[in-house]
Amino acid sequence: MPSYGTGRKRSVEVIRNRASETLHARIKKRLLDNIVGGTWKPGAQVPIETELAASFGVSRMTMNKVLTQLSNEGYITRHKKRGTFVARPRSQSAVMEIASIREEVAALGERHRWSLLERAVRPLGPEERALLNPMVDAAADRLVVVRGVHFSGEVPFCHETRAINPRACPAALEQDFETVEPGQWLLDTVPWITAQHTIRAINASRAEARVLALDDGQACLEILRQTRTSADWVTTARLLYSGEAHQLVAQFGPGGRGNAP
Amino acid sequence: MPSYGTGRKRSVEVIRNRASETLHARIKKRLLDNIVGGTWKPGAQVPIETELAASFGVSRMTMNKVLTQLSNEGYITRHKKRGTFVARPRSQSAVMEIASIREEVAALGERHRWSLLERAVRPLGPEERALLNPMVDAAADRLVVVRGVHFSGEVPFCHETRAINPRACPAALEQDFETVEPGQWLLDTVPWITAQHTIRAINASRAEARVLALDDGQACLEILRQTRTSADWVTTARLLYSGEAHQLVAQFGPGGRGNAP
DNA sequence: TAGTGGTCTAGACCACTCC
DNA sequence: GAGTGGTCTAGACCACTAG
Repeated sequence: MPSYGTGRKRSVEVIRNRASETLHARIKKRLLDNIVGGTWKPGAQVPIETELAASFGVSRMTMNKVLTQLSNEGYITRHKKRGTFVARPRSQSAVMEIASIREEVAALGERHRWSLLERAVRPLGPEERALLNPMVDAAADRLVVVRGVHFSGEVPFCHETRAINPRACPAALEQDFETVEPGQWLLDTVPWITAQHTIRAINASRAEARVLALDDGQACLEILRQTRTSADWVTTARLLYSGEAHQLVAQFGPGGRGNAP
Repeated sequence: MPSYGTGRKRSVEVIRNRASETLHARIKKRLLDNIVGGTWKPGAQVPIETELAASFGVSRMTMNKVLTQLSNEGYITRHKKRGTFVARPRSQSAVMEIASIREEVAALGERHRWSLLERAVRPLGPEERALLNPMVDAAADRLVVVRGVHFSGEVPFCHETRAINPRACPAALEQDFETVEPGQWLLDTVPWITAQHTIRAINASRAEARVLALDDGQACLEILRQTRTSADWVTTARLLYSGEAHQLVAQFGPGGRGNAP
């Protein structure tokens, strides 16, 4: 049990036990539980540095290290004099600009429209399972399945096929997705998700070409987005972007983290 | 001019002047100059923490903060007892697995082969300029232009078109690229580059389809990789991956930096 | 065993911004 | 004006590993 300097005696929180993990790592996990678990809602104020330090029985420098890390990773925002707040999750990432389809279309000056094709609670069919290739346990027979098309102005440009895990997001069972786009709705409803993207180029099938008003065999960008919280998978979506009109931009530095110098 | 605690008097380095930027930010820049500028070669040992701290006239904690940041960003690696070393640049990123084509093919158990189609020192033609859409100043009339095909076993799978800036990399003028793949060679020769990727799906033109042994109009993944050091652009490459065989994987967390929780 | 990085503390000053 | 985060210091102990 490490105890540095003139370590405090008063046991304020049981955080100094079980060694083999650094103090700030353990404290960070505790705070992350509050943030990701939803105990601290997005926008809520976090106790001030000195208070947190006291409550965990650590020095302010140590607490500052934890909070600085959380801030760098985007979980909280900090302002002098005002305090520390739980961040509002942003739509994916500045590194990979594909983000919310709504924002993407708005940036082009066009009006975005979502058109629902199907909304059901059922297991996946065999083709859908092949498309989504999800971490979905094969036994999952109650999924919220959503299909629809995104329009930019009057032009269809993205066909979406999505499965939502009702265990991770029960609210999806009561949402009809008639007018709300499932991607944005999920971002607002289930914060703190992590997404993995797989990107391919494929030729549009006849059915897909019809939906997107393309010629048969036109090249499309297929993005498979698998989304999870730290605990469970939330949703798997296949976004098929029409033709050469859409592109992805990603920037990377030397490290392996995606940070530019 | 900030001077905290019992600040030292002995002027060891002129680093404590010009305020309005934090101490460790200025020190970090100095070290980065050495690393990126090539004064400290990849693999070389960096002075130990206490030495650096003394030479800049700062406390060890402050120096540690700088070194920890550089380590997190991938510029250096640190080992207890052994010391701190300038990192060897890795092939792009663990976030975005496309990396060196050589490694990619090797991972599939196939033999990689590079076949040169053209190597010249000349300005870009109009089509090439359209393809590469580079930050290349239009006036650049002495570029190293390389075209070739990557094979996996006996199957061609990637057509590469590349321009290299001889100002940023004079060694390219003396390299014939007959047997060495330009991407890997550049990584080994010009360390500490940053790359921006743009990804699209396009239909292969007739000429491209012939090179890649595809049918006309087959969907291909086009990756435009623009690479630069902090000072200048180094190379622009267009990699055309054949068909549905290749895909990209990228993972993102909430923050906007590309870090998973 | 000793060198090196990793972590922690208590105390201090500074700068920003809301009141 | 005063609360809050941002930064810096000097000193200390610990853990890992090369020799």
